[in-house]
Amino acid sequence: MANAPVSIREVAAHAGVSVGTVSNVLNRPDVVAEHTRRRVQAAIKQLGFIRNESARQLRAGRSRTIGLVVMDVANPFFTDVARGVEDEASESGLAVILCNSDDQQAKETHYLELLEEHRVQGILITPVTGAHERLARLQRRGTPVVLVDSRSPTRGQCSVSVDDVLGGDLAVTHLLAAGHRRIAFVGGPLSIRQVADRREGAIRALDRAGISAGQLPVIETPALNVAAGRVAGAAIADLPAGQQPTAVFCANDLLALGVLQEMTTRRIAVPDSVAIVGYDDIEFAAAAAVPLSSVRQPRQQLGRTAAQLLLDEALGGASHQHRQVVFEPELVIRQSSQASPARPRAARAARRSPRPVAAPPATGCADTAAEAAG
Amino acid sequence: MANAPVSIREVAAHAGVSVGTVSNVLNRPDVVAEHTRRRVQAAIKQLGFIRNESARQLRAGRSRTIGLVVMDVANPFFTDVARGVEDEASESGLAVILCNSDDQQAKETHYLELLEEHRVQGILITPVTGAHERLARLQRRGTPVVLVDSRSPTRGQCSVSVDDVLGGDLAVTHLLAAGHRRIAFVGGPLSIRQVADRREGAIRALDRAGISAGQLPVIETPALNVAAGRVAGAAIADLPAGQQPTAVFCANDLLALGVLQEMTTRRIAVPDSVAIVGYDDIEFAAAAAVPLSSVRQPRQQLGRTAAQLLLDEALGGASHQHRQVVFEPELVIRQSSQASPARPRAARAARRSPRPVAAPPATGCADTAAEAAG
DNA sequence: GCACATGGTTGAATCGTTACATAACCCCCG
DNA sequence: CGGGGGTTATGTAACGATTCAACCATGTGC
Repeated sequence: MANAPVSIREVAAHAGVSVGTVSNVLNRPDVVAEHTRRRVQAAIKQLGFIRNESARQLRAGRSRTIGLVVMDVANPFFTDVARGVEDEASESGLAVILCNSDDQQAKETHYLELLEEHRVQGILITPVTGAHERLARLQRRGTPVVLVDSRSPTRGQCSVSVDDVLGGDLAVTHLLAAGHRRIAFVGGPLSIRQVADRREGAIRALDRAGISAGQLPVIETPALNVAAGRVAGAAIADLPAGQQPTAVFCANDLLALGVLQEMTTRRIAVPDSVAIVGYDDIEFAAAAAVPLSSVRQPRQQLGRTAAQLLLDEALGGASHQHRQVVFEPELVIRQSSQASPARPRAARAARRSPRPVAAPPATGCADTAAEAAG
Repeated sequence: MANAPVSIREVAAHAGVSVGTVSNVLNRPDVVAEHTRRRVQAAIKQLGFIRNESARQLRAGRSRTIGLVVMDVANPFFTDVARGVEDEASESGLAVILCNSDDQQAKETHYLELLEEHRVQGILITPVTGAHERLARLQRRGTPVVLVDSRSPTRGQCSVSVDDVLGGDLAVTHLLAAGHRRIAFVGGPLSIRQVADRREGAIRALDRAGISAGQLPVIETPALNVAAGRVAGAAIADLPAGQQPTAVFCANDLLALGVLQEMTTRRIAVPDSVAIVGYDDIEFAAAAAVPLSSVRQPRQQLGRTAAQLLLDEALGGASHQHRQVVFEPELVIRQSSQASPARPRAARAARRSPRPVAAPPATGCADTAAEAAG
């Protein structure tokens, strides 16, 4: 039976002091005398008083929350980013409001309005295409915005991203080195900047190898999830024999897992008939039917850094300098793109060395393991 | 250069009306005359007025948000639950504050306080052990609480759960039917109710088969993630030959994937040397090195239903009836527990039928696919 | 004995919005 | 012409916490 919540006023009455004093006990305990403080604290406990955040926020002008808008929480990549954000925010006593844009303008706009109405300290966002103008306005109106996994086109905004062009380059350079010449790209919608960049990197790698860009067939997917990957895999498998690629580079691991699943179902050998390289190196990439080569991004780090920049901007105030942080991706080579493995499932102790980046052991990546221990 | 946000007052002045009228335009547009409304709307647009949620909340006494406290967002099971919650909340114009308890009392308590201070409409929570008394108090103080993936011990609270004992029973019954007699259980901490229940279901199944409960060796893990699974897998592999189980039932899929990974690394054949059954049937179970048999839970449905119950309680008010919804889990059989597969990677078109529940095709589950299309 | 600092406490004003009682106005009926 | 009835618009009092100038004792120094 919800009894009315008790306010600071009643606490004051009960402790025989003024509301100002109660407020001081709450916010500046050091300025109130020992015995008064104790009396007030007793009253607080006895009445079960709970501060009203709305009232504090109204007074303060800003809420103690930050917004996080991602394309899809169901994607483990964003989950890890979210973890990083939440840990960081929590340390500053802030709550995180989580929003899924599903890469839809309408949903994104809806959530941005909601967050602005909430007067959040700031917004972390992986924007959909063409959102920049809107975000710039938001920022001008006073809500700090930090781009996550996306590079700010201007100097007037913080952003944390990973060099996706380099990532695509790494992946395809690796495939070329393994002798592949017909490489397909799976990803979409191409309107998503990350997807376009990764494809561009792939083309750059081909270019350098003297292969024309037209030589990169693109299977555009409607989304970046496993189901779309399966469909793409089927499309590849159904190509006439002459046009079949010998390697596939996927814009993310979910797609790669879908492609792999479809290949497995159709008994098309991976990597012997077709090699696969994914992107993100989510934890499940290493555990896949055929352990997946992938381009690793510092996911949790991405989230933490973004949150830090946001907090610096929101709390630090005038001294804040906008920064565009760009991380470098790292290629992790596993079985799905191994040139000609002796045995399909053998664990490989040593590796030939002339690879762009040394592949860590298949036991998974350090950051994930550390976090998992908690 | 953050210019001060504009208030309803300035809008009123600019449009030459009173604040009350502006408020009416915002909340009850039908009571204000056509041309006045237009004038006000023009002023709103021109000044870039954004409602202040804090002020509304203060007035209303409650915020337009709900809290979601899960054990770990990095676990795809909770991710899918969160998706369901968010979709449902969003339809009612509510925002979701996401919190990770990491199965730690301290963190849970911290977040519960934060949510209560925020005067959220209600809290959805997968509680850590022994939180019931605290949650009951919270509820008595006026914040509706709905338990997610956990059964309420009392009638005075809504809850949405899945019958974990039945799930454990299904898994082990299946393994027994496949001829396994030495079955190990991997999971922990055992203080987590879900883990304990699944183990209890396993024991029930053994019991029915006339096998004593002591016959279920338990490898207790410190957490429910892939890393812990790998450690458990190593522990199993290191057992003296005579004590090695022929099948392992894991308390969730992350553990199962870890165990599987370790077995693969050590070239222990799955399912031939050791069969594995997981729990949750996350999307990645089907894509694993050896497609994972698992006990499926209606993840997204769980979230949606919980959110619906919460909204009914929070908005419906007096007419609300507390309900304890219990879903039934469903066993999905894949290769990791197949008795003696003809070839390790073959896709099986038809299946022998006397299984508790018919396994759906390996193409994945419907709800996930549907959502993925968006 | 006076000015003045020190430490503690008070009370009112304030944040932006909503609800509600009241007023202004027009139209039509008696 | 006076007075209901309807439609619109107004002004103000909350909501609960924070802030800040003012105030009150005490004590200290000269």
